Amino acid sequence: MNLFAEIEADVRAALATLQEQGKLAEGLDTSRLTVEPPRDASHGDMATNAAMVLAKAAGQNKRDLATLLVAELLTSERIEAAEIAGPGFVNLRLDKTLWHGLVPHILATGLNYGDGAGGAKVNVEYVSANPTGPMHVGHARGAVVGDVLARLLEKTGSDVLREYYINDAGSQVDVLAQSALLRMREAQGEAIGDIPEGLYPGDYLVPVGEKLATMELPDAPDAQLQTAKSVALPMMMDMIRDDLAVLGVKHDYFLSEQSLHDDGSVDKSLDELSSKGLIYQGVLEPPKGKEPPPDWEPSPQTLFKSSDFGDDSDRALKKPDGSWTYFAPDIACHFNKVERGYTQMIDVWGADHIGYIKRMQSAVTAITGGKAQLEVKICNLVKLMRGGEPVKMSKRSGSFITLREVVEEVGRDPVRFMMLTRKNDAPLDFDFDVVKEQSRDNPVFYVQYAYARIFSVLRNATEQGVVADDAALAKAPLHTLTHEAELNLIRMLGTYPRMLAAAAQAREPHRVAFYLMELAAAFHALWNLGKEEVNLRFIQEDDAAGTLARLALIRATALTLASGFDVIGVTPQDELR
RNA sequence: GGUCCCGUAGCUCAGUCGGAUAGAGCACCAGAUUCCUAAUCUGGGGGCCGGUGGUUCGAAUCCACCCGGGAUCACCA
Repeated sequence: MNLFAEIEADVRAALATLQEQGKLAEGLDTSRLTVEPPRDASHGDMATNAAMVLAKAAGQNKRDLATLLVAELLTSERIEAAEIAGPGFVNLRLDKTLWHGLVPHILATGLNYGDGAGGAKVNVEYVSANPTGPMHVGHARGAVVGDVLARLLEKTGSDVLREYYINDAGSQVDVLAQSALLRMREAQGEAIGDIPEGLYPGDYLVPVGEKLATMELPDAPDAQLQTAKSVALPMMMDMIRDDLAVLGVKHDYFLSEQSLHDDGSVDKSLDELSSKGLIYQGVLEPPKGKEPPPDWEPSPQTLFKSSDFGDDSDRALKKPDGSWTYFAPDIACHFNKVERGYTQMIDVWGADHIGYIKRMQSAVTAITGGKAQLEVKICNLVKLMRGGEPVKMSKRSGSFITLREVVEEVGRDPVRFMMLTRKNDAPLDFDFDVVKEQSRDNPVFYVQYAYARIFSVLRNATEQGVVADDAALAKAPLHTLTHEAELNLIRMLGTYPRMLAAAAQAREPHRVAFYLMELAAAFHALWNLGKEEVNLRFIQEDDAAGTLARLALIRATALTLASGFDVIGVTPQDELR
């Protein structure tokens, strides 16, 4: 139930009636019509811009049209008052029973409050980190943003597949295999000294080496490398899956790059583009904006005409020596998704891949003839802070901070929540000190506390002999909720479905976290009102009916919080210690 | 040089599809504990929404140009 959608329907119906009566021109474009909460609550419950949006095309005066609309809207039982304000807004005040009706609706739907339906199939690809080591903290943001985006889309009705593209074919995997073979010699008792430059130094390869040491290896170096790969890759992916599980992130589908080479998908993609005349042999310009590398020399290679689709230049599919570039299997990967029925694809990438967006979108548009589209969400850098200082990390030395370390130190839920406290494309400071604090400064705690506080009230009520189970709350006499602060909280609950729909459409999971903070603030404010005005406390000893109504309200608040927590993958706590 | 992102209060940031007097937290100042967890709340000061034009009934939001910050730019991952 989305009250805003319902009232918008009423407004549209009123406009239609005006048209039937010949008071309003037909065939108007109503796409810009909105019904939204006014910035200032004193303006009413909702406001519509209908008159302003339609007046010009209808050839009517804004205020005249607004007057007609007001008269028509007032015939509805649901609308208590309607008046013209400002430049031509129509401010609406809803019958209070409409707001009150929201509470039992939320009590009945629970975690499903705000669910949408009928969305499309969407493929969300995220993380897709190289299978060469554990997840580090930089991966955490993309993991959370992708996971919450997937949850948000599911919540609003889409059929979502969470995909992980395994880059198991590039030279980084050869390096992995070489590193593992070195660890194998170590496991066999050889003194290997420092790990040479260019190999992966991390301890996490020790178990891989130990496993290799127990095996019979072929003699040929190439064959040894293949064996090392086949052992190391699954172990790396298991480690990555475990790391992601620690964060509560799971994928439905893992697509191997190597498999795209093996089954001819890469060739097939190239053929597809070739048949559209978008492949040619050519020479690329030297890299701009910096000194060309000393070994730069122009040489012909296989190129894709991505500049036909808005990219800055054409892009290489094959290196001059004829081997594939990274771009080619990436195209195959997305073509593969399309062939599996996904015409809506969303990729979540790190900020270092910004320059890659256009060519990938160009390729998707080209290979599908525009039938499928790829959206790319960029996750900017995370800066770890401790004691007011940035935490140093060096991937080269292998001493980077792992995702697991961070989660083990501060907990899964705080990590998830903090990753959503900024727009995904803005840099984010992750401050260990703040995340572990129990105060207003810590948004995770603040929101959790609101939830726990509600349960504390409900426990207290029960102790005082109030029967506040679901059946009792469902029958609460909500008309006793008349105070502005109480109605404000209900209105806030009412915007939840609207917020979800907007966040999903904009692909902006952070809005859910911000909403939860606002809702928590509205609740804390009401709670504290009870200090100054004793008759606003939730539990009133001499007013059983009023108490029940307020408990119903805060129970609905808790359920809405829980629903939002569910979307961002955080577990609500009944009690904080 | 190209491309993308960013520029909003002293600091960190929200700002919904273009809506009314631009918001929150921190910091600062002044308050609220016999009472559902003061782990919280209330009030106050603080703004050229980077700049200039444009579109519009209306612009922090859209467009153009400029200024400042960041990322990225053969191949490589």
